[in-house]
Order: sequence, then C-alpha cells, then structure tokens
Amino acid sequence: MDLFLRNRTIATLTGGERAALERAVAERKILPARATLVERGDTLRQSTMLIDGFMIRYIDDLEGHRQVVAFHVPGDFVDLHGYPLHKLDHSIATLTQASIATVPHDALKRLTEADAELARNMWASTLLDAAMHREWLFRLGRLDATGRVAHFFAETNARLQAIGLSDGNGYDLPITQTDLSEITGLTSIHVNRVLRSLRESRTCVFRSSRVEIQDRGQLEHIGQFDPTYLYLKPPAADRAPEPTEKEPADGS
Amino acid sequence: MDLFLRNRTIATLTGGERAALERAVAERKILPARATLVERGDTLRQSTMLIDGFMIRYIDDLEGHRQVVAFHVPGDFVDLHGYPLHKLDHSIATLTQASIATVPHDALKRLTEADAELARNMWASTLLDAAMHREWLFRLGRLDATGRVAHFFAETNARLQAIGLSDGNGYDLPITQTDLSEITGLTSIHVNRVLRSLRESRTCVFRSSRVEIQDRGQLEHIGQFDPTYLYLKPPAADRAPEPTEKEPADGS
DNA sequence: CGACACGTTGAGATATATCAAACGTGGTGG
DNA sequence: CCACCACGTTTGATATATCTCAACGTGTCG
Repeated sequence: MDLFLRNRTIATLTGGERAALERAVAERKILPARATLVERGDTLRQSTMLIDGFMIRYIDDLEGHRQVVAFHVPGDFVDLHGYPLHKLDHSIATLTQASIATVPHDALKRLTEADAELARNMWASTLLDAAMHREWLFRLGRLDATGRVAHFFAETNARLQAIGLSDGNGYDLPITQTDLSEITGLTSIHVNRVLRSLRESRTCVFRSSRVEIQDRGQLEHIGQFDPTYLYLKPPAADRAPEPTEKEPADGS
Repeated sequence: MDLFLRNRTIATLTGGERAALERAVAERKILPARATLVERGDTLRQSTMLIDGFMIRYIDDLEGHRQVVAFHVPGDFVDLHGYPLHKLDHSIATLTQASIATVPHDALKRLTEADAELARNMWASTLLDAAMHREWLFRLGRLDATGRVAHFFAETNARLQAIGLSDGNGYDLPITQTDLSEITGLTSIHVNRVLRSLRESRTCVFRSSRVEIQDRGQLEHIGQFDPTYLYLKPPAADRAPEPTEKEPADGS
C-alpha cells in the first residue's frame, strides 16, 4: 500500500496515477547485494521499480572495468525506458540488498493507452534520468576529482532528501570507495585521497557507509551543484498545486 | 515534403507517423552558425527538428566553459524532451548554419493523445538520446584522450552513415578543434595532439572540416566503439543494405 | 594588406594513475 | 577464544597523461 509512497522522484505522477501503477505490479522481490539484474543486450518484458536499497546501471569497458551511468535510490523506476526501447544498452545491478517491484510491459501498454496523461508523465520520468545523465556528463567532463565526488555527494543528498532518507546534512550510503570510483571515473585510490581532503577541509566525511555533510554550501560549491536538473518539486505533490510557475494553460 | 526523409534516427517512426508529424510543423527557419536557440532554464512551447546542419546541447561551468552533452545531426529531434519536461536543464546552439522545423507542443499533445503508438515511438526517440548520453558517460569516464576522440569520430560516422551523409569512410564535419575539446572534455591543445597521433598512426585524418577514416576497424577499436546503443535499424527497403561488421579489412 | 580566428608546437607544471605494501575490521572456523 | 582470511581502506613512491602558458604559423576575408 505504501509501496510507492516514498516515490517522489516521479513527482510528475498524481496519486491516482501512482495507484494505477501500483495495481499493475506483478511481483515483489528481494535481491541480494551486488547481483546483476539485467545484462547489456538483454530484452526486457517488465520494468523494475526500486522500493528499497541502491542500484546502479553501468557499461563495461574491454577490460571489464565499469563505468556507472546511473545511481538509483528508492522510488526510482530503474528501467522504465526498457518499455519503449525493449533492449537495454547497459547492465543493471544492485549495490545493496534491494527490494523491488516488477511491472509487466503489457500492463504498461494498457495503462498508457488508456491514459495519455499518465503516458506523458511516465515519459517525463524517463527524461529526468536523461537530465541526470547530462549532469553526470558535465561532472565527468568539467570537474576535477574533488569536484566529481562532491557533486555526487551533493546530488545524492538532494535526491535522498526528497524521499526522506536524508535530513540534508547526512545520509546512509552503504557503498565502497571502489563503487565511488566507478561512478566518478577515477581510481579507488584517488577517491580515497579525495575523501581525505574533503574530510580535512571539514566539508564532509564519508565513513562507515555514511555521508556526514559538515558544510553543505561548500560541498555544493566544490561540485558546482545546481539542483534544477533534478526537477524536484515540493514533497506534497498530491496535495498542493505546484507553486513553481503558472502553467501555460495547456490548451486543453 | 522530403523534409524528414533523411530522418532515420527516429527509425522507430513509420512513414505515416512521420507524415503526421510533418503536418504539425508550424514553421521552418534558417539559423546562423553559432547561435543560441535555448538557454538553460528556458520554458519551451515548441520543439525543434533539425533538418540540415549541426547543433549541440551543452552545460556551462562556473567559468563559462562548455561541456557538450549532445551532438545533433540532420533528422534529429533536438529537444523533443522539452515537451514532457517543459523546462530545459541545458542550452542548445547551432554549430553550423542550420535549417530547422518547429513543432508546437499543443500539436504534439493532440498527436500523442490521438495515437498511443506514435506517442510511444516519440518516447523511444528521446530514449535514444538518453542511450547516447550513457555512451558518452562511458567515453568520458573510461577512455583516454585518444579513445574519446576516436569514439566520437566513430559514433558520428555511424550516425551520418545512417542518414546518408557518410559513406563509412569519411564525412564532412565543419566544427573546430575547440568544439571537439568541449565534446570530449579535453583542452583544444590536447585535442590537436590527439589528432596528430591519429593522423600519424594512419587511423584517421581530421582536416579542413572533414573526417577521413583510413582504418575504420582501428578507429572503432581505439574508441571501444560498439554501435548497438544507437539502435540503428537497417535503412528501410529503399536503400542498400548496410555492410555489417563482416568487413574485408580484417583489422585486429 | 592587416586582422582575426583557428591550428600547431614546445617546455614545464600538475593532477591522476599505477604499483606496492601495510593496516583495520568483521566474519568464520577450529 | 584465537587464528585467520577476505575485503575494504590507507599510505608512499613513482610514472604518465593531460593541462597550462607562451609563442608562432596559417588561412580567410574584409
């Protein structure tokens, strides 16, 4: 029932739409940590909603080194794009133990054909992933090692805060420094040194699977973090109308 | 009327769907080279189809240095994602003079509400951009300077070949080395050195706004290029079948 | 012809990778 | 309980890729 309650990443969905999606869930499962769910090239017949835990999407290079291309938090529709695309260009795995719900693609087909508005909102939800990809491109292309790690911590802080898993000053992040290196395109050794420098500058501490942010302003400055690309909306999406800006009437 | 004929990037669209889109075009325009079309944060009421020329999407850092996050070729729907998203997280500009067609969002709304299949295909088309973003993340995160440039040349070759603007061994690419550096996350000086090394290894030559590929196998190997993420389909029935990976040049 | 954008080259600085090793810690089995 | 192991973390020394700064070349176009 409260299955998707945490889900505010898909802030684009109304309560009713979320409920419809919920009814379409075929199966719930617990996956172990560090399990591969989908391999690059696989064909999908259902999509996966992450309920609890952390998952990543990644691409391997020739030597088998991973580049992580997306990091998923509870409430994310991990591979909704698998519905229009059918076949995935990347692999999907858990980092931690994860609780998931799967939605068959034919259920999605029925839902989207019945409700064009829902369809567009699901479309938008996959586009948020694309926006995040772009910001990651910026991170890898324009930031130095410290900036990349800071940016990831700041981004994750904002995302987790939106779902109530961070108070803005710290959050649990049960991943290794090697995971961080695969996210930031660095070596794990260098990540370790970056972490030390962030610690010594009293910016933030990553230790025992937890990020403690001591100076959020500085962290976000080092990472040149500007959260607009997350398209986060104020938490109570199904209560208050969005106070962001007046919508151009849609012509409906 | 041959407006979208080149368009094979949206290989997901049928002829009829493409025609419907074509009828929705409100305006055609010629943009000058190096003109900004959309600024990060702008709200969109129409989307832009690129008919001729090259465009980019980019994000600026604090010092105003660009990271290019997407490179667009004729036939691309440059900002279709602006329809569900409304507001863009990045800027859009031309590199060369460009001919474009604009489609109002309310026309898209009508089309997608009338035809769920078309809606899903347009959705898929934006997901191809996301797939490209992911490959670019791989490029920036896991490849060295030579690999990044080689990967971009190989990718662009494949994309242009799909729309008949490359014969597989060379194509016009009227961009500067500085543009290349903003795409690959390098300095223009280093790009210059990489280009020399590609030239001296008889892999490919970039000169006078043209890429000449001397050893496609090696180029793709250096760039670890695997085109599956482009989701290219064999170019319909009206053209010659694509030479698959079984090429006479045995490469490596 | 001169101006300006773009390309090329060199020398030195710096960030990050690589290699090697030690350290801590939680879990496991004897 | 200890011994030990696997895994992740930390540190040091060195190598190397890329950047930075500076200068010079080259083509194009008014």
